[in-house]
Amino acid sequence: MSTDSAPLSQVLADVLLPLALPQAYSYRVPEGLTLQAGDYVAVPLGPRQIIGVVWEMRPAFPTNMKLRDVIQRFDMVPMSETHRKFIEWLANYYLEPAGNVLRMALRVPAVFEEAKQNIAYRAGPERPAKLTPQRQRVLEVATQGFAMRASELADAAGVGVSVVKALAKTGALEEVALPAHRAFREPDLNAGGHSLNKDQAIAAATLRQVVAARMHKVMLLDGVTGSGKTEVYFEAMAAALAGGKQVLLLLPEIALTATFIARVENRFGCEPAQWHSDLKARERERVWRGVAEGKAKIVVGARSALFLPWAKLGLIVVDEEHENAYKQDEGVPYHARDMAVLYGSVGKFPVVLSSATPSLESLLNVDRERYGIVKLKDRHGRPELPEVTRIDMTREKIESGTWLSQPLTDAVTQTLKDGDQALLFLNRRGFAPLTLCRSCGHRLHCPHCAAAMVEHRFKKILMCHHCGHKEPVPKACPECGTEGDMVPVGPGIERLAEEAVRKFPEARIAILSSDLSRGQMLRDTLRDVENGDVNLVIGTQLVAKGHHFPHLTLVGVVDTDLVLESSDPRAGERTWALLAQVAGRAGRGAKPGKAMVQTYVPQHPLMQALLKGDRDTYLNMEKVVRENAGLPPHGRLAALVISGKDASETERFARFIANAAPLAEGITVLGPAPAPIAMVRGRTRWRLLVKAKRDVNIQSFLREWLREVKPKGSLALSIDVDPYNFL
DNA sequence: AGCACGCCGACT
DNA sequence: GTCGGCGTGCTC
Repeated sequence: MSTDSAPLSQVLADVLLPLALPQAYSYRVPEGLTLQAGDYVAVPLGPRQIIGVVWEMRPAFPTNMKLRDVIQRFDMVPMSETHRKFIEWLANYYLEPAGNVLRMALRVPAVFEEAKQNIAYRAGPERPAKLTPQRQRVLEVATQGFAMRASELADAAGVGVSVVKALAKTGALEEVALPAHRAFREPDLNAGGHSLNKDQAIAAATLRQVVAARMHKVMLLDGVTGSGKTEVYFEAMAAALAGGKQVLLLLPEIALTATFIARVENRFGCEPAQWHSDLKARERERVWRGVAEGKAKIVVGARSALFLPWAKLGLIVVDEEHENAYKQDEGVPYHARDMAVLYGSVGKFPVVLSSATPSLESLLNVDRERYGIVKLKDRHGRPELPEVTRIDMTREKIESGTWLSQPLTDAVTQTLKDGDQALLFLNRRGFAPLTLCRSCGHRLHCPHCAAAMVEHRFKKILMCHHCGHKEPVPKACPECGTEGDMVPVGPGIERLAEEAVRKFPEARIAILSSDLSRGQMLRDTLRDVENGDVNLVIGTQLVAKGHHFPHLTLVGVVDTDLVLESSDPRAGERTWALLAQVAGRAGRGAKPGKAMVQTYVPQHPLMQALLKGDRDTYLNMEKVVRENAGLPPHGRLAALVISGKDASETERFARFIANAAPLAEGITVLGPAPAPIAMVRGRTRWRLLVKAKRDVNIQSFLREWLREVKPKGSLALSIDVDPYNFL
């Protein structure tokens, strides 16, 4: 070895830790340990030991810091450079410490724990000195078949586990290490190709070509429900798989149903890996490792699947790309669709966005020729939407405390009589959104938030939808003490269900609401709906998300106006997508469907467009409105929320931050104003909105501005780049 | 994220 | 006099 090269012991590893630290920390690499960028390592931090990722290797540098040693390297495929770059880019985009983003990629504790003993037994060379009848039987079973676990072997022989263990000691059985996890099967690209219609075939060929080019390119796959988008993007996936790449199919969590997984399985002849929040620890570990080792070729997952340690990702498909559920609001507030596109650009591979109601963002990118587009018409020649009827609620006489107009009630009755399935859609959880005292007018609101308490009658509680605070429903008014005068005001899904039970006593009803069923229970209910075991579905927006309800022929939208009233600039677009998706649930089976929409604003352009089934006119109008207001997708937004326990201190800090805003070309800072929900969890909230022209780098503006801003005490500042939910 | 350090209230 | 509340700051 030449004398001028640094001794190995002086090589340093910059390790990124899954903590909110501003940068990676440097550690010495002890003698005998060889590290490379991407390795997973354990390092000391203060009194603790933390698992992190070697971000880069570097020669020793002069420092008076006492550098500490890396403790160990984990025996795993290193995180790819692309994946590390992706994490870094995402962190920069959302002005988040890279460690916070890394944390999302390391949320698999089981991976770094000692592997559990997973031992099987087969017949060994020795004969036991004492051959009892029990031992005899165990050996018979063991000589016949494959290696089995102690418990399986004991079961098969009808003896206790101790017999097996004792035999193993004698050498009559020998231990075999089983693979820690069930292996992933190789997809069979020709397993179940559907015959595609002409439109589909053309679309599939286009996507295949894009994938084969192995370049970054975003394609919007735009086609109504029932046009066969899924089969088309399956072909894109097949093309990527044929090139030896891994494929990620992103879905909104709620759409990850057994039925959908079965479709993937039919097409590719093997069960895809799944990734969502209620996976068991062991399965989580299996998928994580499978992805890292490049063995899991197809992953169908919710947004967090982006952070799996991809080895050779070659395509991401984002289904239902318009879905707001892709935006994460807790922790690092990222948008999975946007980050899928970012990953594609970092990893130089194509991304397919699929939707029946594409977001304005994506449509604008098509207009600007940044994205390509592939359109699909309905394969049965049906119009985009089923026949939509509007029910003008300003003209309907309706008993107070009920929400179903006569025409809608009649239609449901008829549908049930015909043996078909109906869906009533109301985007409001709970029984009633407001409870007030008839005597004094007092409204029950959350003690910690500036929001009304929502009654949940099934659970017999009042709940705050912003902080989760719960309390019993009071018999007497807490303000004036009058008993029995508290009245629920307004509709909630439970109250609607009550009315439905009264009006349709013979119906088999399922209520689909995120707070009533989730996880497996929800999947089961969805299956009952798909099977037709249920004939009246009453649901919140959860029913709009890409489910296929073949028996459904009538959709009743109980109240559309709720979303339209919100302060969110995307309210119109969201309402459109929601209504179109909900209405689109109807008539996808053999029978045609229809949708009935109750509204108090029948003249609203959105209603007009919905009646005509005219998406493009409406969206174009919406585009113009946004353009004139400089709102997304024509301009960019960031929301700063300043919160704190003390009201006046919080306001002062918000004003201080606003005053510190530098002047910049193409950027306007609005506010501060009290946030739309001015108090959450006992913290006062003020909001600043940053509006930037599309071509302005809003991140560097924010970084420059907030560099010196340090919230003290209970004050906090959170930044939401590209906000979606205007809280 | 933890964990220690530090400065103010009610108690064995 | 201490025990302990959680605000503040640091960790290569």
